[in-house]
Amino acid sequence: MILGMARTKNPQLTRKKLLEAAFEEVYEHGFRGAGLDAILERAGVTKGALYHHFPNKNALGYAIVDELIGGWMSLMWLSPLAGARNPIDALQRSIDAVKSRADQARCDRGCPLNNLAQEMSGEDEEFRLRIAAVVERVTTGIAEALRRGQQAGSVRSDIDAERTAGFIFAAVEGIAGVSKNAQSLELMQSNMDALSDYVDSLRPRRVA
Amino acid sequence: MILGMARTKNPQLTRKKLLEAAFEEVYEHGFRGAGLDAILERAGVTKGALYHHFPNKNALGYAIVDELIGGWMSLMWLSPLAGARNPIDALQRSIDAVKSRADQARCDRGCPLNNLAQEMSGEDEEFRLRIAAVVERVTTGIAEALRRGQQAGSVRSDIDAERTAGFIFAAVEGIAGVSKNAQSLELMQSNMDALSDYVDSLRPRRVA
Amino acid sequence: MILGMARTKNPQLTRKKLLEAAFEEVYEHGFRGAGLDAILERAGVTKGALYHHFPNKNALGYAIVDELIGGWMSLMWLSPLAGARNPIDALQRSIDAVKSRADQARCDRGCPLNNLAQEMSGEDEEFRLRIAAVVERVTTGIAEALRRGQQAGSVRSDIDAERTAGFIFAAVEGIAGVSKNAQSLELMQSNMDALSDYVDSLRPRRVA
Amino acid sequence: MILGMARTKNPQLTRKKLLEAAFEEVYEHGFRGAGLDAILERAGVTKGALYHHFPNKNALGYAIVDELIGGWMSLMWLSPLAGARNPIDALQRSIDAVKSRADQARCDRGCPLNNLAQEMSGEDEEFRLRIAAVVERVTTGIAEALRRGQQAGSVRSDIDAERTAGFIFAAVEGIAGVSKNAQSLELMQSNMDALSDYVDSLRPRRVA
DNA sequence: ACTATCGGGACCGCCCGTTATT
DNA sequence: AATAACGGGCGGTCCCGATAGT
Repeated sequence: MILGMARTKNPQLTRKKLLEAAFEEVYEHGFRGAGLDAILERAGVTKGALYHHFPNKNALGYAIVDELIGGWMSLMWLSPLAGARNPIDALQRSIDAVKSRADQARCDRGCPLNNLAQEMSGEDEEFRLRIAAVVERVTTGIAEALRRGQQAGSVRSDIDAERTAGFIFAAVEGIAGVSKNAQSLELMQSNMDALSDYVDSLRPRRVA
Repeated sequence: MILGMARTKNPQLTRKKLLEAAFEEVYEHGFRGAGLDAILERAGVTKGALYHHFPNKNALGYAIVDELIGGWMSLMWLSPLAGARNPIDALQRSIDAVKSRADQARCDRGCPLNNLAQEMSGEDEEFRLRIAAVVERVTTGIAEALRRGQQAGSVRSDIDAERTAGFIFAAVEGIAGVSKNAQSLELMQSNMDALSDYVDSLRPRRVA
Repeated sequence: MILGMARTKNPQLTRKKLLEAAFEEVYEHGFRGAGLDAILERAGVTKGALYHHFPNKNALGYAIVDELIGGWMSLMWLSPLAGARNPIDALQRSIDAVKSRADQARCDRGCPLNNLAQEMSGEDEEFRLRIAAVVERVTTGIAEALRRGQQAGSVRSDIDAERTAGFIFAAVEGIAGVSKNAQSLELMQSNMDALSDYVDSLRPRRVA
Repeated sequence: MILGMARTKNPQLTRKKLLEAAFEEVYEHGFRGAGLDAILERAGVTKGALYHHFPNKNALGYAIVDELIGGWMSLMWLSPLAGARNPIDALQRSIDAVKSRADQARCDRGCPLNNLAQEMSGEDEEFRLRIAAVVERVTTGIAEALRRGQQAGSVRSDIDAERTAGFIFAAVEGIAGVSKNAQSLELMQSNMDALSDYVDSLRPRRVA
């Protein structure tokens, strides 16, 4: 048998299954609503396995934020900005991606990061800090891109890059939240269009 | 006997105490994190009183949304718009009120409506609908005001009133969410300033 | 208005409604399964009314045994024996009455006395004694009738009247119990036929 | 390691302790009157163990019926009939065993099956069906034995085997019920004697 | 006599975590 | 590394009673 194939005992795979199962349960029912037994059943392992990889339930949640959600957020918002000449075009591509990839199910469950933030950041400092770190990374990345755009002349020079980046991120999370509550894909897209207009307004004014 | 006097039995007062105690606990720990015993101790009444006024814990939560939060949201966003000539000025007053009245404690706990929405709207349809009703009332109110402003010439005629109203509301909730997670009053105010700029951009362009 | 008519306040009527409502609930769900609120709703009164007429829930149960069930048992088994020449004929009429009057609903709920006896006599001495008093009255009545029959020559002289009376009563309750569990009207009637045969065997043997 | 040794963890033993403790509590206080905490204390285990072996309290009750009471009833009534030539002799042995083995405590608590039947069969269909299955098995066993006796000439041929078997069983349960209520060992024995007489009457008549 | 209101306890279900065992 | 078994606490519901008030 070829080395590295899935064997009956494969710690890394077990950990991965656990993490993904946990994410699904938490995404669906919230962190407190996610039962360990449900997670374990979904992952196809038992309690002992979990407690070998994670000290407790909270640690599972932290790992979700750090390893899964954090990565997705970077992929969604930072990667397009990385090698882009015009940050506004890149942001518009991200916005458009959110709009076009979203289906009803995803809309109804909202943004995983926002869900966790609202539910847990007031109750558990560790959660709050880790979520804040993800937010910080994304907003800082957007802000830096905007600043580079200002230097390159593709972004209005009269705006505050940090403030604007923070506002864009806040708007995205707010949109995800209200759309989730309304369970309306249309509302989400309408809101995203409004955000898109706002982002467009960051382009320098044409000279007459 | 004079109405409203504090007697040994005063059902209205008891109900009010229950509701407010429940709100505080829920605001602080989330709906699931709020224990009935903690609520009762805070309210200074016992299980029997609660069971008399509300059939179960969920009903308590519904009443919080309907009777407390719903009222506050109307007061915050709709009342200023009610008799206003210029809806944009009115919105700016609301935004400014949020900014200036917020203290660290309130910032750290976020928007009660948003908290409940993110935590419960995916788990309990009744919660979702009641929250959605509040959101609907506010956004509709803002949209109507914007439309009146368009007719009066105080709002740009090239914007979609509904979409814009929805976006403003989403942004407000998003701002509350990220500020809560960041526990940063400054971030909140910075974001509110950005929102204020956006709202200002809804005014008609001056003719050169 | 004519005296004695039902007025808004009529203690005796209230008590009666309470008692009958309680009986129905207890008959359907057992004594512990019968909720006071359900009884009150059925009776159309409130809790205070109950506690004016009865000191507590148990007292309500005692009254059910004494005033309702006790009376019915006498009516069912003692009245026919009262003026009867031949006690065996009278017993057969009672047996036949049970058979013919029973419908599926009554069969499924069993004998009210037996239900209460099995559920409560081990838990509450007062219940036990009151139920025992009813049983005693009925079995004594049957025994006396049998003895009179023996003197009159309509009942075999070689049987023990007390023992036989007790056995008949036990058999009746046992039949009610198994039929209730089986929810089978047919089983009940079949068993009653067997009992009828037994009772018939108490007649003196014909001389050849 | 030797099988069945008492180790620190012994699931089968734990389950057995749970079941027997539950039986005792239920036998003494009825199913509803039996508290889980009391059962756990008696069994010397905790909630976790119970929840591991049984999904809920009802399941515990079902297991009592299926595994404990059902077995005892078979042992009491069917085993003697199994290899018996004369079913009536076998039944008399069972009746005598009940009489002689019964002490005051057992008499006062009645028949576990009858107790559960009267308390629960109207409230929980699962209970009813499981109890009915036990009853069915016993009565069918008796009926078959009687029929075999009829073929062998040891039982009167003019009786209906099913009806008679059912009546005997009903009488036994009825006797247990009234004796429990009367808390009278004597009454029980007297009733059993009457039943014994009845069973004897099932023997074929001697030819003159 | 009767109502509305309130007090307060007990119970079952649920859940997270830990230990014995393989 | 992973399983099965078990420890033990907490929360919401339900319920019986008691009291203030009409």
